[in-house]
Amino acid sequence: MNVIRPFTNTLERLRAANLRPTRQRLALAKMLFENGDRHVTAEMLHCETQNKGIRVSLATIYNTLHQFTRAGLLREIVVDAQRCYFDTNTSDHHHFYHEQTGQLEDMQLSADMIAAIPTPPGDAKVKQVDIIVRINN
Amino acid sequence: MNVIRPFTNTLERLRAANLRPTRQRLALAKMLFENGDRHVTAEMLHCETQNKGIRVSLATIYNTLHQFTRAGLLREIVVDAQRCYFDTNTSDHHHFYHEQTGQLEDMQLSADMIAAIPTPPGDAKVKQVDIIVRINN
DNA sequence: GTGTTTGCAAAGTGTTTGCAATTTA
DNA sequence: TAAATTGCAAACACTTTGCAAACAC
Repeated sequence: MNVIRPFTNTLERLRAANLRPTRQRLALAKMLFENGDRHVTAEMLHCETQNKGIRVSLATIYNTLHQFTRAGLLREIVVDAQRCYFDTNTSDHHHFYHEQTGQLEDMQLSADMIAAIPTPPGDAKVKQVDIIVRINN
Repeated sequence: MNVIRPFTNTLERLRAANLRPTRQRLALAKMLFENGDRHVTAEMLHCETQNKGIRVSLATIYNTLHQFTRAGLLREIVVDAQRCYFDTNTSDHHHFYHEQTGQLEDMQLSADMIAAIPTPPGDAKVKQVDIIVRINN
Protein backbone atom coordinates (compact mmCIF):
# COMPACT_ATOMS: atom_id res chain seq x y z
CA MET A 1 0.00 0.00 0.00
CA ASN A 2 1.07 3.59 -0.53
CA VAL A 3 2.34 5.57 2.34
CA ILE A 4 0.61 8.90 2.41
CA ARG A 5 3.21 11.60 2.18
CA PRO A 6 1.82 14.55 4.07
CA PHE A 7 3.72 17.33 2.38
CA THR A 8 2.84 16.32 -1.14
CA ASN A 9 -0.68 15.77 0.01
CA THR A 10 -1.02 19.25 1.39
CA LEU A 11 0.62 20.75 -1.63
CA GLU A 12 -1.77 18.89 -3.89
CA ARG A 13 -4.67 20.02 -1.83
CA LEU A 14 -3.77 23.63 -2.46
CA ARG A 15 -3.14 23.10 -6.13
CA ALA A 16 -6.45 21.31 -6.49
CA ALA A 17 -8.14 24.32 -4.92
CA ASN A 18 -6.37 26.62 -7.35
CA LEU A 19 -4.48 28.32 -4.57
CA ARG A 20 -0.83 29.02 -5.18
CA PRO A 21 1.19 27.17 -2.59
CA THR A 22 2.87 30.18 -1.07
CA ARG A 23 5.00 29.87 2.02
CA GLN A 24 2.17 31.22 4.18
CA ARG A 25 -0.57 29.06 2.73
CA LEU A 26 1.55 25.94 2.94
CA ALA A 27 2.44 26.60 6.55
CA LEU A 28 -1.18 27.19 7.49
CA ALA A 29 -2.43 24.23 5.49
CA LYS A 30 0.08 21.93 7.14
CA MET A 31 -0.91 23.12 10.58
CA LEU A 32 -4.57 22.68 9.74
CA PHE A 33 -4.66 19.47 7.77
CA GLU A 34 -1.80 17.37 9.03
CA ASN A 35 -2.90 17.13 12.64
CA GLY A 36 -6.29 15.48 12.50
CA ASP A 37 -9.56 17.37 12.93
CA ARG A 38 -9.19 20.80 14.40
CA HIS A 39 -11.36 23.70 15.50
CA VAL A 40 -9.41 26.94 15.27
CA THR A 41 -9.96 30.66 15.36
CA ALA A 42 -7.88 33.11 13.34
CA GLU A 43 -6.31 34.32 16.54
CA MET A 44 -5.38 30.80 17.64
CA LEU A 45 -3.70 30.08 14.33
CA HIS A 46 -1.85 33.34 14.52
CA CYS A 47 -0.43 32.49 17.94
CA GLU A 48 0.51 29.08 16.65
CA THR A 49 2.48 30.48 13.74
CA GLN A 50 4.26 32.93 16.01
CA ASN A 51 5.19 30.19 18.46
CA LYS A 52 6.69 28.24 15.59
CA GLY A 53 8.56 31.28 14.38
CA ILE A 54 6.60 31.38 11.14
CA ARG A 55 5.84 34.90 10.01
CA VAL A 56 2.27 35.27 8.77
CA SER A 57 0.23 38.38 9.37
CA LEU A 58 -3.18 38.16 10.99
CA ALA A 59 -4.73 39.70 7.88
CA THR A 60 -3.28 36.92 5.77
CA ILE A 61 -4.62 34.33 8.18
CA TYR A 62 -8.11 35.74 7.88
CA ASN A 63 -7.84 35.87 4.11
CA THR A 64 -6.44 32.38 3.93
CA LEU A 65 -9.08 30.89 6.21
CA HIS A 66 -11.78 32.36 4.00
CA GLN A 67 -10.10 31.17 0.83
CA PHE A 68 -9.87 27.67 2.29
CA THR A 69 -13.50 27.85 3.30
CA ARG A 70 -14.57 28.96 -0.16
CA ALA A 71 -12.55 26.08 -1.58
CA GLY A 72 -14.39 23.65 0.67
CA LEU A 73 -11.34 22.75 2.73
CA LEU A 74 -12.78 24.30 5.89
CA ARG A 75 -16.15 24.92 7.40
CA GLU A 76 -16.98 28.07 9.30
CA ILE A 77 -18.82 27.76 12.60
CA VAL A 78 -20.32 30.80 14.26
CA VAL A 79 -20.55 30.16 17.93
CA ASP A 80 -21.28 33.62 19.16
CA ALA A 81 -20.99 37.15 17.92
CA GLN A 82 -17.30 37.29 18.69
CA ARG A 83 -16.07 33.79 18.30
CA CYS A 84 -15.88 32.29 14.89
CA TYR A 85 -14.26 28.91 14.41
CA PHE A 86 -13.00 27.09 11.37
CA ASP A 87 -13.37 23.33 11.35
CA THR A 88 -11.08 21.12 9.31
CA ASN A 89 -13.73 18.44 9.31
CA THR A 90 -16.05 19.40 6.47
CA SER A 91 -18.18 16.30 6.64
CA ASP A 92 -21.74 16.29 7.95
CA HIS A 93 -21.57 16.74 11.67
CA HIS A 94 -22.49 19.16 14.40
CA HIS A 95 -21.17 20.57 17.66
CA PHE A 96 -21.26 20.82 21.37
CA TYR A 97 -20.09 24.18 22.56
CA HIS A 98 -18.67 24.41 26.08
CA GLU A 99 -19.70 27.88 27.14
CA GLN A 100 -17.24 27.89 30.02
CA THR A 101 -14.14 26.98 28.10
CA GLY A 102 -15.08 28.18 24.63
CA GLN A 103 -14.28 24.73 23.27
CA LEU A 104 -16.05 23.03 20.41
CA GLU A 105 -16.56 19.30 20.28
CA ASP A 106 -17.88 17.24 17.40
CA MET A 107 -21.34 15.74 17.69
CA GLN A 108 -22.71 13.12 15.35
CA LEU A 109 -26.36 12.95 14.43
CA SER A 110 -28.11 10.07 12.76
CA ALA A 111 -29.01 10.46 9.12
CA ASP A 112 -32.70 10.03 10.01
CA MET A 113 -32.46 12.98 12.27
CA ILE A 114 -31.05 15.21 9.57
CA ALA A 115 -33.64 13.93 7.14
CA ALA A 116 -36.35 14.98 9.58
CA ILE A 117 -35.47 18.64 9.33
CA PRO A 118 -38.32 20.50 7.66
CA THR A 119 -37.98 21.60 4.07
CA PRO A 120 -37.46 25.31 3.60
CA PRO A 121 -40.30 27.62 2.59
CA GLY A 122 -40.81 28.40 -1.09
CA ASP A 123 -38.24 27.02 -3.49
CA ALA A 124 -35.26 27.85 -1.34
CA LYS A 125 -32.39 25.40 -1.15
CA VAL A 126 -30.72 24.33 2.04
CA LYS A 127 -27.16 25.53 2.01
CA GLN A 128 -26.07 24.32 5.41
CA VAL A 129 -27.54 23.06 8.66
CA ASP A 130 -25.82 24.27 11.79
CA ILE A 131 -26.66 22.64 15.07
CA ILE A 132 -24.95 23.89 18.19
CA VAL A 133 -25.70 22.37 21.56
CA ARG A 134 -24.57 24.86 24.17
CA ILE A 135 -23.47 23.16 27.34
CA ASN A 136 -22.41 24.20 30.83
CA ASN A 137 -20.26 22.70 33.49
CA MET B 1 -63.86 37.00 29.65
CA ASN B 2 -61.21 39.53 30.42
CA VAL B 3 -59.96 41.71 27.67
CA ILE B 4 -56.19 41.74 27.74
CA ARG B 5 -55.05 45.27 28.23
CA PRO B 6 -51.73 45.52 26.45
CA PHE B 7 -50.24 48.40 28.40
CA THR B 8 -50.85 46.87 31.77
CA ASN B 9 -49.65 43.59 30.43
CA THR B 10 -46.36 45.00 29.29
CA LEU B 11 -45.95 46.95 32.47
CA GLU B 12 -46.54 43.82 34.51
CA ARG B 13 -44.07 41.94 32.42
CA LEU B 14 -41.36 44.41 33.32
CA ARG B 15 -42.30 44.48 36.99
CA ALA B 16 -42.31 40.70 37.09
CA ALA B 17 -38.79 40.74 35.67
CA ASN B 18 -37.71 43.23 38.31
CA LEU B 19 -36.99 45.88 35.74
CA ARG B 20 -38.14 49.38 36.51
CA PRO B 21 -40.61 50.43 33.85
CA THR B 22 -38.71 53.43 32.59
CA ARG B 23 -39.88 55.34 29.56
CA GLN B 24 -37.26 53.63 27.39
CA ARG B 25 -37.91 50.09 28.60
CA LEU B 26 -41.63 50.49 28.27
CA ALA B 27 -41.34 51.81 24.74
CA LEU B 28 -39.05 48.97 23.71
CA ALA B 29 -41.13 46.34 25.48
CA LYS B 30 -44.28 47.55 23.77
CA MET B 31 -42.62 47.46 20.37
CA LEU B 32 -41.29 43.99 21.07
CA PHE B 33 -44.13 42.26 22.82
CA GLU B 34 -47.30 43.87 21.52
CA ASN B 35 -46.84 42.98 17.87
CA GLY B 36 -46.68 39.21 17.76
CA ASP B 37 -43.45 37.28 17.37
CA ARG B 38 -40.54 39.31 16.14
CA HIS B 39 -36.91 38.84 15.17
CA VAL B 40 -35.02 42.06 15.69
CA THR B 41 -31.47 43.36 15.83
CA ALA B 42 -30.42 46.22 18.07
CA GLU B 43 -29.97 48.39 15.00
CA MET B 44 -33.46 47.60 13.71
CA LEU B 45 -35.02 48.53 17.04
CA HIS B 46 -33.02 51.73 17.12
CA CYS B 47 -34.30 52.77 13.69
CA GLU B 48 -37.80 51.90 14.78
CA THR B 49 -37.64 54.13 17.84
CA GLN B 50 -36.24 56.99 15.80
CA ASN B 51 -38.99 56.65 13.21
CA LYS B 52 -41.52 56.88 15.98
CA GLY B 53 -39.80 59.90 17.46
CA ILE B 54 -38.91 58.02 20.64
CA ARG B 55 -35.50 58.95 21.98
CA VAL B 56 -33.54 55.91 23.11
CA SER B 57 -29.80 55.62 22.67
CA LEU B 58 -28.31 52.62 20.93
CA ALA B 59 -26.36 51.77 24.08
CA THR B 60 -29.58 51.61 26.05
CA ILE B 61 -31.11 49.38 23.41
CA TYR B 62 -28.23 46.95 23.70
CA ASN B 63 -28.39 47.01 27.47
CA THR B 64 -32.15 46.58 27.47
CA LEU B 65 -32.07 43.70 25.00
CA HIS B 66 -29.61 41.89 27.20
CA GLN B 67 -31.59 42.61 30.34
CA PHE B 68 -34.70 41.24 28.66
CA THR B 69 -32.77 38.19 27.54
CA ARG B 70 -31.43 37.58 31.03
CA ALA B 71 -34.98 37.90 32.32
CA GLY B 72 -36.14 35.25 29.86
CA LEU B 73 -38.28 37.63 27.83
CA LEU B 74 -36.11 37.31 24.75
CA ARG B 75 -33.87 34.74 23.17
CA GLU B 76 -30.64 35.62 21.45
CA ILE B 77 -29.89 34.06 18.08
CA VAL B 78 -26.43 34.33 16.58
CA VAL B 79 -26.74 34.03 12.87
CA ASP B 80 -23.30 35.09 11.83
CA ALA B 81 -20.40 36.94 13.31
CA GLN B 82 -22.02 40.29 12.67
CA ARG B 83 -25.66 39.71 12.90
CA CYS B 84 -27.21 38.94 16.22
CA TYR B 85 -30.98 38.71 16.50
CA PHE B 86 -33.31 38.76 19.46
CA ASP B 87 -36.43 36.64 19.21
CA THR B 88 -39.56 37.48 21.17
CA ASN B 89 -40.65 33.87 20.91
CA THR B 90 -38.81 32.14 23.73
CA SER B 91 -40.50 28.78 23.28
CA ASP B 92 -38.73 25.75 21.87
CA HIS B 93 -38.25 26.34 18.19
CA HIS B 94 -35.58 26.86 15.57
CA HIS B 95 -34.86 28.90 12.47
CA PHE B 96 -34.44 29.17 8.78
CA TYR B 97 -32.00 31.88 7.85
CA HIS B 98 -32.35 33.45 4.40
CA GLU B 99 -28.77 34.27 3.53
CA GLN B 100 -29.82 36.61 0.75
CA THR B 101 -32.19 38.77 2.73
CA GLY B 102 -30.83 38.29 6.22
CA GLN B 103 -34.30 37.28 7.39
CA LEU B 104 -35.03 34.73 10.06
CA GLU B 105 -38.07 32.49 9.94
CA ASP B 106 -39.35 30.18 12.63
CA MET B 107 -38.99 26.45 12.12
CA GLN B 108 -40.72 23.82 14.22
CA LEU B 109 -39.14 20.48 14.98
CA SER B 110 -40.89 17.48 16.40
CA ALA B 111 -40.27 16.64 20.02
CA ASP B 112 -38.82 13.26 18.92
CA MET B 113 -36.26 15.04 16.90
CA ILE B 114 -35.11 17.16 19.80
CA ALA B 115 -35.08 14.12 22.03
CA ALA B 116 -32.75 12.40 19.56
CA ILE B 117 -29.98 14.92 20.09
CA PRO B 118 -27.03 13.21 21.78
CA THR B 119 -26.38 13.83 25.44
CA PRO B 120 -23.40 16.00 26.17
CA PRO B 121 -20.05 14.55 27.22
CA GLY B 122 -19.25 14.25 30.91
CA ASP B 123 -21.77 15.67 33.32
CA ALA B 124 -22.40 18.84 31.35
CA LYS B 125 -25.90 20.20 31.13
CA VAL B 126 -27.54 21.36 27.91
CA LYS B 127 -28.18 25.05 28.16
CA GLN B 128 -29.65 25.64 24.74
CA VAL B 129 -29.92 23.95 21.37
CA ASP B 130 -29.58 26.22 18.39
CA ILE B 131 -30.49 24.91 14.98
CA ILE B 132 -30.10 27.20 12.02
CA VAL B 133 -30.94 26.01 8.53
CA ARG B 134 -29.20 28.36 6.13
CA ILE B 135 -31.10 28.73 2.90
CA ASN B 136 -30.54 30.37 -0.46
CA ASN B 137 -32.80 31.70 -3.17
C1' DG C 1 7.65 39.79 -16.80
C1' DT C 2 2.89 39.30 -15.33
C1' DG C 3 -0.46 38.47 -12.35
C1' DT C 4 -1.06 36.85 -7.59
C1' DT C 5 -0.29 37.22 -2.86
C1' DT C 6 1.34 39.44 1.25
C1' DG C 7 1.84 42.72 5.16
C1' DC C 8 0.91 46.75 7.13
C1' DA C 9 -1.79 50.19 8.89
C1' DA C 10 -6.03 52.15 8.60
C1' DA C 11 -10.88 51.75 8.40
C1' DG C 12 -15.05 49.29 9.52
C1' DT C 13 -18.69 46.90 12.17
C1' DG C 14 -21.18 45.71 15.92
C1' DT C 15 -20.99 45.88 20.84
C1' DT C 16 -19.70 47.28 25.59
C1' DT C 17 -18.25 50.49 29.18
C1' DG C 18 -17.22 54.56 32.35
C1' DC C 19 -19.26 58.17 34.20
C1' DA C 20 -21.97 62.36 34.93
C1' DA C 21 -26.70 63.63 34.57
C1' DT C 22 -31.32 62.11 35.02
C1' DT C 23 -35.11 59.48 36.60
C1' DT C 24 -37.68 56.23 39.56
C1' DA C 25 -39.64 54.67 43.76
C1' DT D 1 -33.04 61.03 48.90
C1' DA D 2 -31.06 56.75 47.60
C1' DA D 3 -30.55 53.64 44.17
C1' DA D 4 -31.28 52.50 39.44
C1' DT D 5 -31.11 53.92 34.77
C1' DT D 6 -29.77 56.62 30.83
C1' DG D 7 -26.93 58.85 27.12
C1' DC D 8 -22.84 60.04 25.37
C1' DA D 9 -18.45 59.30 23.75
C1' DA D 10 -14.74 56.56 24.04
C1' DA D 11 -13.03 52.00 24.10
C1' DC D 12 -13.31 47.38 22.42
C1' DA D 13 -12.82 42.96 19.84
C1' DC D 14 -12.79 41.09 15.72
C1' DT D 15 -12.58 41.49 10.82
C1' DT D 16 -11.85 43.59 6.26
C1' DT D 17 -9.58 46.60 2.93
C1' DG D 18 -6.32 49.55 0.06
C1' DC D 19 -2.14 49.59 -1.66
C1' DA D 20 2.84 49.15 -2.30
C1' DA D 21 6.29 45.59 -1.97
C1' DA D 22 7.34 40.73 -2.54
C1' DC D 23 6.58 36.48 -4.66
C1' DA D 24 5.18 32.43 -7.84
C1' DC D 25 5.06 30.76 -12.19
